[in-house]
Formats: sequence, C-alpha cells, structure tokens
Amino acid sequence: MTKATVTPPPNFIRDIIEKDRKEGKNEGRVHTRFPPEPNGYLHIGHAKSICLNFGLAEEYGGLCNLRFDDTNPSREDVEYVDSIMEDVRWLGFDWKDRLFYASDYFEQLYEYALQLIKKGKAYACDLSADEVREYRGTLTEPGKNSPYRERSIEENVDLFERMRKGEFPDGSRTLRAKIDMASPNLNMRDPVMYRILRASHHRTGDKWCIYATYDWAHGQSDSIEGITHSICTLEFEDHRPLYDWFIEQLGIFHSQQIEFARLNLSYTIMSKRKLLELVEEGHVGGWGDPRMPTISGLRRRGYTSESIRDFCERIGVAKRESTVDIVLLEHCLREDLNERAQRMMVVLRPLRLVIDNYPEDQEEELDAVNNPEDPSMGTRKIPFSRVLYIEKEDFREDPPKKWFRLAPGQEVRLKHAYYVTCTDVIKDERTGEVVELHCTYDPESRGGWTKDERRVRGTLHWVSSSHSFPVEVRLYDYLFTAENPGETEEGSDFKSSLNPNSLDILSACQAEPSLKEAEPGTRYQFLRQGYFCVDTADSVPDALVFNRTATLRDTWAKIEKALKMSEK
RNA sequence: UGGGGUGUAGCCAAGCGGUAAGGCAGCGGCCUUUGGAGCCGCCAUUCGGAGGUUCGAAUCCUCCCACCCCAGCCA
Repeated sequence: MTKATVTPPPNFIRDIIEKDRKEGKNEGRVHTRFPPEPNGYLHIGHAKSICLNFGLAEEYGGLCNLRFDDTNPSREDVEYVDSIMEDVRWLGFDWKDRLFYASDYFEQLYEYALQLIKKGKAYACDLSADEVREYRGTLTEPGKNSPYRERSIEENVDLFERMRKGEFPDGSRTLRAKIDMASPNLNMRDPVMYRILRASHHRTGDKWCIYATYDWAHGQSDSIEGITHSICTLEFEDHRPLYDWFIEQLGIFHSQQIEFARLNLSYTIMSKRKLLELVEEGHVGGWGDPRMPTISGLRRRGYTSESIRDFCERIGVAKRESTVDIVLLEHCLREDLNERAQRMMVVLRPLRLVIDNYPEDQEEELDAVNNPEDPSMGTRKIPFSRVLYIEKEDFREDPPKKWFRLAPGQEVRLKHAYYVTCTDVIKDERTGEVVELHCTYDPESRGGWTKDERRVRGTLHWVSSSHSFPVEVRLYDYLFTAENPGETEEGSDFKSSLNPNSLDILSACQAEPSLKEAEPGTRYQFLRQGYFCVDTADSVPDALVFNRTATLRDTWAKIEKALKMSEK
C-alpha cells in the first residue's frame, strides 16, 4: 500500500540548498514559504509549488510557512483565503502555527519605507500613472527622472505620512524607490513601493489607504519570516535585483530568491484570470467544477491528493518552460486508484438481455472479488437473474475482426457469473435499433469457468435488471479541444477552443445493489469503464450521482482504430 | 534594436570532461474471469547550429540561431 520512499530526483534547487548547507549558510537552516495571493482558487500549478516548498522543508528538516500575499485588497477575498487553506491541507501539508499574511507586516513595512526615505533612497512622486509610464522609457530607451525625485527628505517624510493619513486622493501620489531611471532592467527604474488606494481590505478593513506593491512587500516579508530560500516562478527573474536591492538597503536578513518554471498542462489553462473568466461567464459551474484544473475541481472530480503529489514529483523542477502532457496526470491517478478502488459493476448505457433457459422465478447470489490487486479488500455478493442489462456497446450485430464481445451466435463470459451465447436480437421495428438480446446460458459455467476449459475471450460487466437501481453518471472530457488553449491565433481568444462536449450526463445508468450505500466522495472502479466517485455536491442517497474521474486504458479502441486505418 | 532566461526523444527530465538515467506516450510479445492491471522487450551513434580546446565534449571556449519574460500605481 505505502509506496517505498525513493530518493527524490535531483534538481537545481536541491543543488543550491545542498551547497548552502555545505557552506554553512543560514546555519544550515532551510525555511521556505508558499505565498499565494488570495484572489482565486488554487490550481494544479500551485500544487507543484506547494509540493516543492513543503517538500523541500520536510526533506531538509526545515520549515515551510503559509503566507497570504494580500497586498492588493481590490481583488482579494476571505472566500479565497479559506479555500486555499482547505486545499493545502487536503494536499496533505501542514503549516502548523506558521500562518502569516503580508498584511501582518503593513506597519513594519511602513517603518522600513520611512527608513529608505531617510536614507534618501525613496521619494514621494506626484506623477500620474500615465506620466510614470511615459517617464519610464521603453525597453530600448532609458527613462527620465521624475521632477519630484529630488525632494528633500523632510518633504518626503511629510508627504508619505500624509499619504498614510489619507490627505490625498487615490492615485494622486506614490512612494517610489530612488534607483536608476536608465537601468536596462525596467524594474530598477524607480519602482513604485506604495500606491494610494481606498479599498477595504479583508483583514485590515479601512485602516490603510496606502498599500505596498508586490516588490516592496514580498522580499521584506520573506526577510521578516527568516525565509532562507524564496522560491518563485520564472517571470520574477528580473525582479531579483530589486528584491536584493531592498534587502541590502535595509540591511535586514537576506533571503535568496530562486526561480523555477511554472507548470503548464496540455488541454487546459492555468491562468487565474482566465479561470475566473470561465467561472464568471458560466462556462463551468464554479471554481470547483470537476473539469477545472483547480485543486477543488480535481478533488470533486475524484482525484486523490496522493496522485497529485506523485505527479508533482514526477514532472520534476527545472527552469525550462514546458507543457506537461495531461495523460501523465491521468496515469498517476490510475496507478493510485488501481490499488485502492473497489470494483463495482455499473452499466452506463443499458441493453436488456434475457436468458431464455434461466428459470423465470429463479435468482442467485454470486461472489465477486472487490479488488483483484488487494485480496484484503474481500468479496461481495451480486444478484443474478433471468433478465440483465449489459452495455449497449458490448454488442455488435456485425462484429468486426477481433471482436471478443457479444454478437449473434457468440459466447461471452458475464463477469463472476456464467457464459452466455446470443441467440436472438430484437429490434425496434421503426428505428431498427437493437432493444433486446436473447441468450442461453451454460449452467455448468457458474462463477465464470467450465470444466472443459473452453476458451471464452470476452468478459462483460452486467447487472440484474430487477436488482439494479438507476444512477446518474457524469462523463467528463477535457475542457478544451486545443492542446495549448492559452496559445491562440491573433484575434481569437482562449474560449474559442472550449470543448462543447466536456460534460456528458447519463441519467439512465444501472448500478449493482451494493452501490446503494455509497458515501459522497467514495471512489470506485466501475469494471471495464473507469474510475468514478460519488459527487460531493449533487449526490443524495436516493439519487446517486457519480463523476467519472478517468477512463481505463482502452486497448480495444486502439485495435479498432488500427483496423479501420488498414481498411482504408 | 535594451535587459533577463531557456534549448537533451512525441511530452517531461537526469546529466556538472570519461563515451546519453528514469518516467509518460508509442510499438511488439507474454499473461489475464476487467481488451484493466501485471511482466518482458524495443524506442537519441547523439544533446538548437557551426567552429575551437582536449587523448576524450551534452558538459569548457567563440560565434550564430530559435523560443520565453520585462515598458501595472497586478502578483
């Protein structure tokens, strides 16, 4: 059950940490943090970061903080704070008593800012947002100094204090670091440290009307918490000189910023902004829709936290931008659930099958193994009778080559039960659709074996029509049809590749009786179909709803495809 | 045309001067009361390209090419 703990694969961050420890940097401490902004739900890309930060801390006997980077109240909400904590916990990580908020440091940050002003390293600037942009210059041309750059320290202190007191309207002034308007790195061209913004903060309410920017808040927060290795994504690489500059000017504990490539997954998007758009425009049922790449979506879909952590381990950590094939995620899920999920029989698209030589009033109970991978999961009883349902797609009137399933005259095994041979096909007179099959069974084949050991290639799942009960099953497909939905042609947006068939609801499925007691969240393998879980939102005891987490690998589909190809 | 990064198989990814790990996908085969699972085998004469250094280069040097990020008072 428990996988052998293998040494995690090497990566460049581990190399850095090991070098630091060897050199005795930070007394050998490893202290990381996961710093989400509470402006959306966590997705699988965050899971990579969470596993990295908490994983590294654990591996080196260190600590990992959970810190909310809540410096922009206009986009943040406690709903997100709560969901983020729930998701990190669900993934199996524990920040213990180290829950922090950048907003915890607002006062300290303000004091730090005063220090910079007094050192002549920051100034109040009256330029408007548009003017700041103009003065910044371009990628190839240097910027020019703000006319307010040379204000006296006294004036800057006074103005900054009055900014805090709310004497100036929103956007009318900023506090800027005085660095170098000609720097080739735009982040060093007097970056804004504070903006005036009258927005109620989810934690500090209306106490503040000036808010620190990311650049000003992040590194200092890391320093305050004694973070040794501040791991973030690649787009912050050119912020690092600024990160270092602030810390060095202040002369405070120096955290080290390290950047890695964020996760991209095929057939989905990871941008919080775009995910929000899907939610707000109703393309999905919410952040936790089972088709979403969010942690809550994956959870509701039936993913296990173990499989997600395994996935994060397997994809590695590097600086190369990459898009991981989503089939690897599915593989991790299947590998986990194959060992743990109880098998059940559910017919998704029922076709009536009557066993003509089985007595009408007879029924019996057959033994079924709950999980062939794990005998300790025991067995259960399954009722059998004259009238059954099998899967529509398990019958072909004109079977192709290599067809092992049911066809006129062909014998198959009903899993755990008997061999049956198809003797007659009943069709709807008007549509020609096959509506009922007649078979005969071999009473000697009880349990699925005969003494003559004759070969029966096909094994079908089934339910007894008088014992089974109806359930709803939701089949999910990728949310997008494009492999890289984020990379769109000029003029079209990512929603143009939304998959219209990402959700298929089957409301007339028939389930074996043992499923009646299924609790929300429980995962099963429906034999020959895939992994399913009881929906946690919509399922009720008398009307069960199952989500398909993933299909089983379908070798027959490949064979049939190859057959069709060779015919052409 | 400024600065910062990155190029190893279809997709990830090790490799750190001694002759290309591993996983996923794919392809064969075995096995199978799930066309599932499992097992066995195959899958880079070559590391973005060209030169150079070296007995020896994916690893070091030079030049070139491609792609990504940066001009929010977002993070």
